Amino acid sequence: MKTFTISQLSEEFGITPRAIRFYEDEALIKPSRQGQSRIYSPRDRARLALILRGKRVGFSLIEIREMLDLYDMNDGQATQLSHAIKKFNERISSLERQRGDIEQALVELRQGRARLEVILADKGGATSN
Amino acid sequence: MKTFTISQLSEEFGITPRAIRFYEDEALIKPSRQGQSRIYSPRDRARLALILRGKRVGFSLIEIREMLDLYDMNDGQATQLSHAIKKFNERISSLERQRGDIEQALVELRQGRARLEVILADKGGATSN
DNA sequence: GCACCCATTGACGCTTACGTCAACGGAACC
DNA sequence: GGTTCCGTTGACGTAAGCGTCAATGGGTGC
Repeated sequence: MKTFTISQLSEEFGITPRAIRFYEDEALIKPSRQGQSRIYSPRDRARLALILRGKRVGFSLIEIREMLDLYDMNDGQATQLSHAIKKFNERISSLERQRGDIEQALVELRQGRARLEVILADKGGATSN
Repeated sequence: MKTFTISQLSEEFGITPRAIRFYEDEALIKPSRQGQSRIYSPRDRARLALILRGKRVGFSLIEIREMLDLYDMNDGQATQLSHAIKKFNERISSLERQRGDIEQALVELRQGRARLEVILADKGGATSN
């Protein structure tokens, strides 16, 4: 099975090894070891990708860890499961709200841009150059 | 013209006065004074709303300040203007990418939820209770 | 057997975005 | 005129997310 070193992953994802180790300290990934060195499975790599996207959408590392734990839940008590489902629902509506914010921000940024373009065009004279 | 105190705005937006003063330290708002006390105009209030949404979509205060400065640009050299437009374009594409990330994250969260729901249903027995 | 490279484990440092006192200043109430 | 309330300015504290040494430990080439 294909594996990766820490520097391979750090290069692939454009982050530092320090960051990857930090995620491990925070219990977001648990690569196996070959002596001292960490070796990452494709699954670890996929988790890393999830972590980074989680960050890009604004989740904290703690929140990401909780979500990863939820993904890992393959069984458990019914109460645990429905609690996990509730968590998923919370994250989902949070993201939907955030998407709304982003769309609103996009509207305003485009307006701002348009306004400047008008000013610039006026400055450029009557020609639509 | 209607004005607001710092505690009115902090309550309305659900943030602390400390935060609002901090935004002023960072030059994001410049309310006028009445003696010592700050008084906020409707325009200041609108800026505050922009700041908070900027934060929710993940911009840093510095980035938000720059964008507010761009909004305030009502004239200037053509080179300045086109530079500002470039900045707007950068923010816009950054947000569009982020929206893509969010939609992808939503897909995965819904899948995760669906999986747990299946497990839960199995555990619940054959009835669709 | 030494140099070189990659990796590891502390440990401390740094930035962002405030929280949390502390000490003080009017304004108002009674 | 003392208390209460809202506001102000420092100043220090704090959590998150790493950056940046420093010291150490294998492998590999030659």
